Amino acid sequence: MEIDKIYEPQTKEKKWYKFWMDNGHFTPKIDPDKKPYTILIPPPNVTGILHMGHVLNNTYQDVMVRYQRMTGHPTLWLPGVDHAGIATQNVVEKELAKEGLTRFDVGRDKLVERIWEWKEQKGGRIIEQLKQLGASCDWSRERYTMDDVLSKAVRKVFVHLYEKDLIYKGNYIINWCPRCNTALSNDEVEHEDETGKLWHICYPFSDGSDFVTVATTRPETMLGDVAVAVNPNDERYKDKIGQTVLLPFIGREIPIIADEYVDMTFGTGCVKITPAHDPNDFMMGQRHGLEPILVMDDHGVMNENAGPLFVGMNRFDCRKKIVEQLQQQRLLAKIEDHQHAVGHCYRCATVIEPYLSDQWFVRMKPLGEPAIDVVNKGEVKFIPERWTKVYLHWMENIRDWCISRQIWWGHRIPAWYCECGEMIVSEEDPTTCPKCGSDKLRQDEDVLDTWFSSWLWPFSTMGWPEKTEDLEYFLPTNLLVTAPGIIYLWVARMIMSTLEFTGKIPFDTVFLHGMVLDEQGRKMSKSLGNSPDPIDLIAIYGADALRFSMIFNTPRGQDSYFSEGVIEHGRNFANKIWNAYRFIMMSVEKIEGLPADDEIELELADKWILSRLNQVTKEANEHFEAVRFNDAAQLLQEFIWKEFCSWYLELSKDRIYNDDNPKAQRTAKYILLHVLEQSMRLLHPLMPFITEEIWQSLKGMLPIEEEALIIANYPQADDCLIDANVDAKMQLVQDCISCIRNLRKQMGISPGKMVNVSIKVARGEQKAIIEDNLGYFSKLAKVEEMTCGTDVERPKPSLADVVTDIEIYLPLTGLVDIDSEIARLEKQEAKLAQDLGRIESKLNNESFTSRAPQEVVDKEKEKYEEVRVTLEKTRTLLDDLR
RNA sequence: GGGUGCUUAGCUCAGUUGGGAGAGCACCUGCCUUACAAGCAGGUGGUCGGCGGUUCAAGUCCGUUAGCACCCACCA
Repeated sequence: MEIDKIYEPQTKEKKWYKFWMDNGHFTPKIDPDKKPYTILIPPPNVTGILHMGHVLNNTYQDVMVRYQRMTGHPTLWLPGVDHAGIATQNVVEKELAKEGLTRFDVGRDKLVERIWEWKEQKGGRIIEQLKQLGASCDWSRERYTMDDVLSKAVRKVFVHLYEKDLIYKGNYIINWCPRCNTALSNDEVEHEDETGKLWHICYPFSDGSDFVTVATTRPETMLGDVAVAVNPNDERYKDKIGQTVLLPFIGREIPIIADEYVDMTFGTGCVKITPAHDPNDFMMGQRHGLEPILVMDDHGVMNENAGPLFVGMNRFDCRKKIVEQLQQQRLLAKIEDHQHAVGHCYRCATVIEPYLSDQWFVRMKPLGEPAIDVVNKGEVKFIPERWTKVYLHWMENIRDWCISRQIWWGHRIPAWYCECGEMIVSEEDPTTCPKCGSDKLRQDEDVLDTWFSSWLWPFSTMGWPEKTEDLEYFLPTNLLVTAPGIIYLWVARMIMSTLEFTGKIPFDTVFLHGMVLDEQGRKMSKSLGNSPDPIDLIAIYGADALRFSMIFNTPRGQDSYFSEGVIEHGRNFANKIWNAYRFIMMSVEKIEGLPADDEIELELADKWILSRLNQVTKEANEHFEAVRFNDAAQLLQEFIWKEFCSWYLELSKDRIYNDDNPKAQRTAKYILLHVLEQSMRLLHPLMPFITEEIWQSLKGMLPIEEEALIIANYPQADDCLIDANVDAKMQLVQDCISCIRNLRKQMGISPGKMVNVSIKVARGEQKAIIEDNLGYFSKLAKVEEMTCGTDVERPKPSLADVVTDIEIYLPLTGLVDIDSEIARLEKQEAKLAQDLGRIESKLNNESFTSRAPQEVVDKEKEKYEEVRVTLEKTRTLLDDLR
């Protein structure tokens, strides 16, 4: 058989993905007797293309899904795509702009149509890319948040919450993005610390007698001021309360009011009140019955309320002009630098404007309580655990959720207005007004926040509100894998909605991973150009290499640094596996059949590799169960590369090449095939393609009935084969060999030269182990003759003549140099003896034993005993060595 | 202003209940040893951020301090 010398992933990966798809291996078979395992994909945006963050996120999910599938659970990885309201509309609006059009030119229906067209042609590219990564999602269940079923769920939920009075509509200050032209929820605003200015502005009293000074970071909003507030306890202004000042530029007479909210120590202790453009001012305005005045339109342009001087200017130009004008009129008392957090739109980074407008909200507090409970009770767990606190803190301070968006792409709010003024909220489109019977109904123009469909993901994807088999079987799901950035936006809300609408938790474990940064620790971004295209990487290195590297390189729950050097590691590992496979196939080709049961003769290396295989199997299972992916990756790499390839494979060669002993030959063949085959199973979740490729060509040579590795059983450890005694014996051999190699190197003996070695060991049993396995020394350390004993003479060191026989004196006690070990133990002995003496005298001291509490004395006695035992052990060991 | 996390070899990180400081990469040396030079073998390198405490014993527990990162927050 010809096997490539270098592993070529490209063709093989396509072949196996198709094989899995064609055989329906990604689709679980519902079996009521078995416990299902389910992961919901965090639906990528329909506009999205695969980036390194997705690679990490989806690799984690696929690893777990493949592991669980192999352990026998009917396993579902439910995929889908999010319609991403603002993001998608932005993309299509950009296309329109190229044609010189705006959305208003084409109109609502046409725009929505274009967005659907766009989706058909270009959307969901990321799905194809996930397939290249090896994602074993059940594509027959793929969902889109704008699917009919999901839309139905959205309406049902909306109406339900409305009827429970958990959805309300009203005029409040919300976060407004003047570029996207829509409201945003608090969680969609990203705050960034910036150095701004604090302008101190003089407002003269109406009678012209004097003035008060207010401080503001947004002077343009002064045009909408309706009052000036001071703290009622502030002595400076006590007598001013109730007086009025004249608002510059506008000439409006506004009162000085008293409100506890005002911080006397900040600025001048005087606050301008702009209820239409600041949330606090809005609340104060409500408390004092002040009418808000909007001075901007929805594009952030000053309106007629801003006065003739400023109308038509955008907010930032207006700010400049106001400051200029104030300076001219000598009303600007002071300008200070000021650090404050400025909100930006999470979609387009435009500075957010707090803005008074009519919006829909979800009352969150009542939904939050059960969601707090399930986390407190441990029914939903976070990994790493620390995120629990973050979640609970947010939930306990939860605020109402603004869900209406003034865009066109999304689920339109199921509310209609009749000309009679009646509002109808309904799952089905109403035809007539139930109050007046009119058919002149107008649906609310707004659409719902994208997250209003995402938060239903755990059950809307399974067909809710119908009572489907999926819903019954797969919910609650098990693992949610996502980044901490959307705990509030998504994770928390899914817990709330799923509890409210199904009475179940959505998932029992939330695994939160970090970000993928570049080598310099910067975020990957298009503008920096530091984000490699994963598809290119897959084309060059293969998906297995990419997957393994990402997992191997990423510490649990922390950010990781990616560079191409990282992925080379995975590529090299794949190649290593491939060559081990190549060696084994080439070696066993000529060897007929497998050994019969009574032919199997296991020697030390065989017993050892089986022991290690089972130990590793045990640990791999533990790592996957505990969601410790990188530990699993490290463990398996170490085992396959170091233990199996570097040690076992080398040691098997003598028997494999020796045709004179067919029994031993067949035994070695069997162990090689068996360990390789088991290793492929163990590694499959991490590197699915190469393992399937190798396993498929291997399985005919072993008694295996499973048809594909992807659905083969994950190995379970056989504890009987884990033998610490065997491990220790092998360890001794390995350490001796390393020692000899080290000394050879130090003495400059060429690698191929055979040498004679004398070894001094501490105990007779060690001598026996070495002498029983002289072949290993010959093979791996080029030892010709070995003299081994507890009393071997130290030969005269002769480095000069290294032509034929060299004797190496190798003082060993198990693993370490005897002399330095004795020195170390002597030091330890002295210290322990001293410690023991100190404790003893303390215990003999009457004033201590009589005065100290009994517990303390007992503790001291315990310690005495502990130190005494340690000292005894140390002395025994020392005697042994001397 | 609150909260969380991190600080161990040049880099990225392990280090489970306190008891002889580890891995990978990088670097140096020697090897094309018939699976693999994307490899093999050997090696250099650390006052475990600082200070203080508990303990016979601290990378590990406690306190404190510094630096970094992220999250939350309506002080104009």
